[in-house]
Amino acid sequence: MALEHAILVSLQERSGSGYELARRFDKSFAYFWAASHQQIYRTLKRMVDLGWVGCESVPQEDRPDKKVYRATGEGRAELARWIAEPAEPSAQRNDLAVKIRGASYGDPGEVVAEVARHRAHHAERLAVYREIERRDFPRADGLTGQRLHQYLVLRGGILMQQGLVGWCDELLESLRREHPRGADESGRP
Amino acid sequence: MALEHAILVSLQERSGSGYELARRFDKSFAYFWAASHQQIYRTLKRMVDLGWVGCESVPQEDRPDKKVYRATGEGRAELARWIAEPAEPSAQRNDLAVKIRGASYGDPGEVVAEVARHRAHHAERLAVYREIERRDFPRADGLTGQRLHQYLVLRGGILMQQGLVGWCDELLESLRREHPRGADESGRP
DNA sequence: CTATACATGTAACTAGTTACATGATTTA
DNA sequence: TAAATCATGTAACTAGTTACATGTATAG
Repeated sequence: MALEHAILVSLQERSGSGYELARRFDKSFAYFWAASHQQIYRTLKRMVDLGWVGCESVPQEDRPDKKVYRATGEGRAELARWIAEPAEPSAQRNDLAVKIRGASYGDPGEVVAEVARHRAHHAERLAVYREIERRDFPRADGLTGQRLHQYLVLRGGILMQQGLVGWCDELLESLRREHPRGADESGRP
Repeated sequence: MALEHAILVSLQERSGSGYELARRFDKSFAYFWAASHQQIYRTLKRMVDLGWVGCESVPQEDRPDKKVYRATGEGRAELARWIAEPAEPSAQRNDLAVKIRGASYGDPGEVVAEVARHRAHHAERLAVYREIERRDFPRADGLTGQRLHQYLVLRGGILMQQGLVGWCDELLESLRREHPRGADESGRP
């Protein structure tokens, strides 16, 4: 499992509360990972037990107290150990593939509509990621260290979304050729 | 969840035992899904309770009896319903991305070695999938029905592996430029 | 005599999702 | 006055992994 290690990476960059970590996840790991706040709170608790992070209560004016977590020496050692350890390439479970395989047993028009929805989703993701690339990394050549690593993960997100959009395009072309009336929403007679 | 529905697709194509389903999964859904036999047995049991599949014990000579499962009318209806229902694009959780983001906190040489391992894995998958494409689908133009759908899922696998190999290549180039000694195993002085 | 294929399962654990619960402050 | 943001959690459920358990037949 990598959630602990993703949290350790985030805490090495900057200490923070569970809530802050959940928001950072939405932004910075979101290309490849979504974690709910419940999961993060639970995992932080376990990590305290393991000695990987320390926790300090910070009283705030006007707001509920927050618990600030930071990585310990043990946590840093564990992260380094995990990074060096070989890991299985993660399997990409994909529901759309199951729907395609089963297309003969469903409504062809609905399948085309579903693929079109997924295409729109991936194209939108791709546009967002490309905008981040353009705005935050205009000169990628000179990058080093954490900035480079952030950029490289973003590149992974871009390449994956590109592949998915390309696949959806192939799917739409083939499925529409197979069932020309399927997703014709042009209104023509 | 799509495991039930993946099983329904497989059983529509051909009835079979839990064991056979597990093997078919390894072959035919493997581009996007891995399911262990334990998971399949457990899920089949639940599907019998739901009335989606029927089960018949077949005594065999020389071998343990097998239970042959087949999709019921209800199962076929459920599959059609699920195929038409919009689904969220599946998130692709990726441990390698976490390692890249955390590369500054680990051994750079180990990170490069890990990326190289993943590149080799994806390149091998890609070669296998391309060989299947060449051998089983030499003329993709005329395909229709289930053969077409099988081919389209294979195409998805190919595009994903291509994207991953491309990403690994970018990673290797950038990380090796950052740490030239990191993964030099050429033996040169 | 060892490994692989055939054939089915249980038990315990780990990970992830959904729903519920509370309560203050700021912005539209 | 409704929604969003800040802030933390519990409980129940669903899904997936790992380890264990049993037994036959065939191929090398």
